[in-house]
Amino acid sequence: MLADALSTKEKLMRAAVEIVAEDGFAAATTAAIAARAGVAEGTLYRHFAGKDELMIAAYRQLKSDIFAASTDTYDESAPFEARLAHLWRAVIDAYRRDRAGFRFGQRFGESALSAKEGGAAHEAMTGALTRLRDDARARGEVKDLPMELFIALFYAPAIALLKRELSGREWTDAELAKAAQAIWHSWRA
Amino acid sequence: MLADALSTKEKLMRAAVEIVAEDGFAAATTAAIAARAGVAEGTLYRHFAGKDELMIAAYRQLKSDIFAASTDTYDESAPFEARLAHLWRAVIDAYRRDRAGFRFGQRFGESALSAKEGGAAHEAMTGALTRLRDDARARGEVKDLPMELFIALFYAPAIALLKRELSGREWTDAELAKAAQAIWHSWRA
DNA sequence: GTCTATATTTGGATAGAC
DNA sequence: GTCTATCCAAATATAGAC
Repeated sequence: MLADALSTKEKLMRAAVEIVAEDGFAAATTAAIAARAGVAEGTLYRHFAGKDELMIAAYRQLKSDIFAASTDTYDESAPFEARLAHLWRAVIDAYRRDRAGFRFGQRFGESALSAKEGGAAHEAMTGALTRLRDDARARGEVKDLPMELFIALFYAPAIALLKRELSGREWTDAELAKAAQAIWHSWRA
Repeated sequence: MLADALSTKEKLMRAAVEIVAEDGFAAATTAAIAARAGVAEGTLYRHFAGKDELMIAAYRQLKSDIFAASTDTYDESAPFEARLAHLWRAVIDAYRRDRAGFRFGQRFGESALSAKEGGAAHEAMTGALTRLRDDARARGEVKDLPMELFIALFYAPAIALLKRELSGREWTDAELAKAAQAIWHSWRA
C-alpha cells in the first residue's frame, strides 16, 4: 500500500504506474489499482472519468517530472562534446531515479492509449539539444543531418541502455561516459 | 478478411498481428481475431491452447521471418564501414517489408507476454555483428566497448527511425546512408 | 469523499452437432 | 476441422448509504 503522504489521486496514479511497470497493462485492472492504492474501487471514479483517463493523467505527470529532473541548468559555454555528455547523462539519471516510471512510460508509449495522448516523451528536452546542434553547426563541428536524426542518435541508445538495466545489467560511470563519447562521434562532422 | 492461400493457423496469426498493429493489444480479443481471420471463435482453440499461445506463436514466426530476411549473405571482405552499412540497411529493409509486423513486434516486446517468450528480437543478427566487431577490433579500427553497447548503438537508432516512419516520415536512401555512416563513427576507434 | 454492493458488458474458453 | 451456442469469470462502471 502507498504512503499516506500522497493524496488519493496521487496514490491511484502511482499504483497504476507500478502495476503496469511490474505486470503490464493487462494486469492493471481498476480492482488491482484501487487495492494497491488502498482505496475502494468506486473511489477511482470520483477522481477520474475512467481507467483510460487515469492512465493518461499518470503519463502526463511522469513526463513533466522527467522534464523537471533532466533539464537542470548546465554550462552552455563548455565544449560541445562536454555539453552533449552532460545532457545525455542527465537523461539517464532522470530515468534511473524512477525505474517503474520509466517502464510504465515505455509500455504506455506502445499502447493504443498513447495515440490519444499525442507526442513522444522526449519533446521536453528537444530544445536544449537543438540549441546544442545549432551552436556546433555554426562552427562546423557537427554533420549536416535532419534534427530528427540527431535526436534518434542521442536518445535511442540511452533508452536501450536503460532497458538493459531493467533486466539486470548495470552500466558503470565509465561505460556511460564512453557511450556518450560514441554518440558525440556519431554527431561530429 | 485474409487470403484463402494461408492455412487457418496462419490466418489466425496474421489477423492477430494486424489487429495488434492497428489498435493495440486490448483490441485483439479472440472474437476480433477470429472475425478478421474469417473463422469461428471456437476454431481458434483447435489450433492454439489459448490467446497467449497464439500471440507468442505469431511473434516467433515474425522473428524467424525477419531473421531470414535480414541475413542475406554479403561480402565479408569489404571494408568495415561498408559491412556495417550493409547490415544496418538490411535490418531497415527487412522491417520495412512488414510494417504491421514491426509494430506488432514493438508492442509485443513491451507486453507482459514477452517475459514468457524470452530474448529480445535481435539475437538473430548478433552473430554477424559480433564477427564484424571482432574483425575490426583486430585491426584496431573500433573502440574498446562491451559488445552490448555496440549492439545498442547499431540497433536503437534503426528502430527509432522505423518508428518515425510509422507516423509518416519517410527516410530517403541518402539519409539512411548518412545515418549508417554516423553509426560507424560511433563504433570507430 | 469514501465505502459496500451491485448492475452490465465483455472476454476467454468449452460442448457438442455437423 | 469448423461452426453455433453457451458457460463462467472478470472487468468497468454506477448507486446509494455513511
